[in-house]
Amino acid sequence: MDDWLSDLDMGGDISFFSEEHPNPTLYCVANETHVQTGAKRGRSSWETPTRDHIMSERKRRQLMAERFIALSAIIPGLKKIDKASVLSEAINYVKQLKGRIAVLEQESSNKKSMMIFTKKCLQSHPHCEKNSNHVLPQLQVEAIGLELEREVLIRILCEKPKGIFLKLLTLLENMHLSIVSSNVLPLGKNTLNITIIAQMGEEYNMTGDELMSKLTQDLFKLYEVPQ
Amino acid sequence: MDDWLSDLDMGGDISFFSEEHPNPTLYCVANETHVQTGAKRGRSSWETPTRDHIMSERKRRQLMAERFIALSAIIPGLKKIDKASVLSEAINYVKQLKGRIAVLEQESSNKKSMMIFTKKCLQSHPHCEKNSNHVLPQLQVEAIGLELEREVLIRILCEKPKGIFLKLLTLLENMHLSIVSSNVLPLGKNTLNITIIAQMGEEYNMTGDELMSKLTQDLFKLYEVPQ
DNA sequence: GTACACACGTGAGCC
DNA sequence: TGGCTCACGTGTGTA
Repeated sequence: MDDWLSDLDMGGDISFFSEEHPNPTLYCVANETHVQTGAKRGRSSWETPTRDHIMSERKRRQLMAERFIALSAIIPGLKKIDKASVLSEAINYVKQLKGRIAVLEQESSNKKSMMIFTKKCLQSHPHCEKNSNHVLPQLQVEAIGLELEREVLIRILCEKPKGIFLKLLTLLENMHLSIVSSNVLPLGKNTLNITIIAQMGEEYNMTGDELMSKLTQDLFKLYEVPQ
Repeated sequence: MDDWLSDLDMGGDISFFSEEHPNPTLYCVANETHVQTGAKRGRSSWETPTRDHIMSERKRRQLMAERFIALSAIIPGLKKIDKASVLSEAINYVKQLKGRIAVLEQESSNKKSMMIFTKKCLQSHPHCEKNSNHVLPQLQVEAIGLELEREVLIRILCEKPKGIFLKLLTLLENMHLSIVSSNVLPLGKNTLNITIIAQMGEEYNMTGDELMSKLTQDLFKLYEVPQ
């Protein structure tokens, strides 16, 4: 078959109306066609409109050929390189990529909905957890409260979301928890460890469940995870 | 411009050599071309080889046109529908899809490489084991490691012992963990929340179990609690 | 020899 | 009107 990929750069492709004709074969072919048509019409086909037409059509073909080459270049595992195959492979490849994206997005979505939070109430339960390897949750909230001092330790391990710290503080404010001290440490590239110690208002009593419920409810909204 | 998308199904496209000619215009055009060429050659171009050639070429064009339509069908937001644009948009779209996949795979990879070892060990007061539900443990150690970044988050909640922070840092040093950042927050009067992020030395590999084992072993000695 | 893929020039349709 | 795209038949090279 013709190697249309390399034909692009052949001199004959553009030398039809140039001064020299580096590719005699192609020149002759083109010239023959021209003469034939000219004879039929009884006038020279070298007139400007026809020449422009030929030139623009040639340009259009060249452009398409370039695009074909570019398209075939980004399709991996291309075996047959004829244009029809390139098109068909491109179609398959696009479908394949779409499918892969769908899978990945599904995975990502699953992961988000799989995120569980560690719900620790005001009193921690003293027993050893022997959990071995597992995936880091997107959001992990833990609250430990001291009833006597009415202080709460809140530890949050989460993916870096925009403005979570401010939202967290606002949230605590609304829960009548005043910040005693706080700390934010980055873990890796995408994770934040937030530690907050807050004082519960004297007039507002809250159980650990209530606190955790409110806290997690609003925080998980940031990740659009249904409760 | 010609609507090459709808040209596909036009009768003239395939009726050239059929018995009827449902599209007179196209038929005439084709016939004229044929006669012209035939005259030049001085013989009928209806001979079998030429006809087959024409037919196969026509088939090839039709196939390509179908592929073009199929390709343009799976490219969203296609504005210009000329072939060159379809090709160029297809190229862009493929690149775009590839980019999206790269992002998603990176995310997924991050998540997977974030396989962590979460170890939690709680040691409660020996004298409070019966109603331990309501009492803060004497020592709570938690380590969360990011395998990819070789970073470890260590969270310790403990009664204020003398010099635990220094001992902790020394211990980590001996485990070839270099401190990236740390924070100590007091909770109530008697409790400390220590947060440490440390980097694991490249040459020292440690499993989560090993880390927790060493960490807790030494820390619990501070409280003289038998392992 | 023959089957196929290509580039070409060309006429025509459409803004 | 001119500039654009398209399908067509054709000659040619290659497997």
